[in-house]
Amino acid sequence: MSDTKNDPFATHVVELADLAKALGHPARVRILEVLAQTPGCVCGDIVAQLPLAQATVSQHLKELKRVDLIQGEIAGPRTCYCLNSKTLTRAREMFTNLFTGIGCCQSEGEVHELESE
Amino acid sequence: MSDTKNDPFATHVVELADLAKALGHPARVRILEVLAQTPGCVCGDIVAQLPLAQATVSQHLKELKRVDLIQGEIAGPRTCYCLNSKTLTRAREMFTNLFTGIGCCQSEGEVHELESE
DNA sequence: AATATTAATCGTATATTGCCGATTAACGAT
DNA sequence: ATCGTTAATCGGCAATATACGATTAATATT
Repeated sequence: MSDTKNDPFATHVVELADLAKALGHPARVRILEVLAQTPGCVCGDIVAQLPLAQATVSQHLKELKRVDLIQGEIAGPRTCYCLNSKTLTRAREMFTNLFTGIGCCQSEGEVHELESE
Repeated sequence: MSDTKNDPFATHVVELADLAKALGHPARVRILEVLAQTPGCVCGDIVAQLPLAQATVSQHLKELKRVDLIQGEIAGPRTCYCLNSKTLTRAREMFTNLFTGIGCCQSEGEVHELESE
């Protein structure tokens, strides 16, 4: 997808990058928030809360579905969207691992201490 | 009361999406890992550890610099790259907020009841 | 000054993304 | 069966992203 050759990146790197890519658009981040807030997670409701056309929102939903961050259940003529907590947990773990794993670079082996939040 | 059709995305959403976009390529995730592991964080060292040409790596470094996840310090003819712990911490907070903020949906496969209108 | 080295940038080609209007498919209701 | 509604997909276009070789700018060494 990214380069034409065999991609020689580790699987966890590819997986994390793919998840990040899916989160790499304001509309898609917003969609996740909307799905978390809205009891009825119907596509039309999402469209109504985004400044984008229905076709565009549908594409963003497709991208979120691709990485399994959301699921779509057909309910009559509508589609009810739902967060996938399993993938969300997986994503959270991967991002946490990344951030805690890379610490800081000041001097070799030394981990930068983080200010308390 | 806001008209969501005409309003732009909230700043925190844009900021998070922008960080995610910067992490949305295996090469850039890998660069962060390399910078965390490699004591001397010189550009050439990074290039040596990636399956990409120097010009391409330079572009990825530029993207990471754009969102301030890394810093480049000119050291003679070389450039010493360094993780920016401040932005990393900020990013970790934002991702954590996203994941914990949206919690989870229902159990997998289960669909919300539709509200009649 | 001349040369070697490093890394950013240029130029370019290709692929992907983002956006929308229009269309289609699926479904409920009449 | 027809109509209206919903949402996915199609077609097309512009913008962005990715990749690389070639070039340039900066510096260190000789």
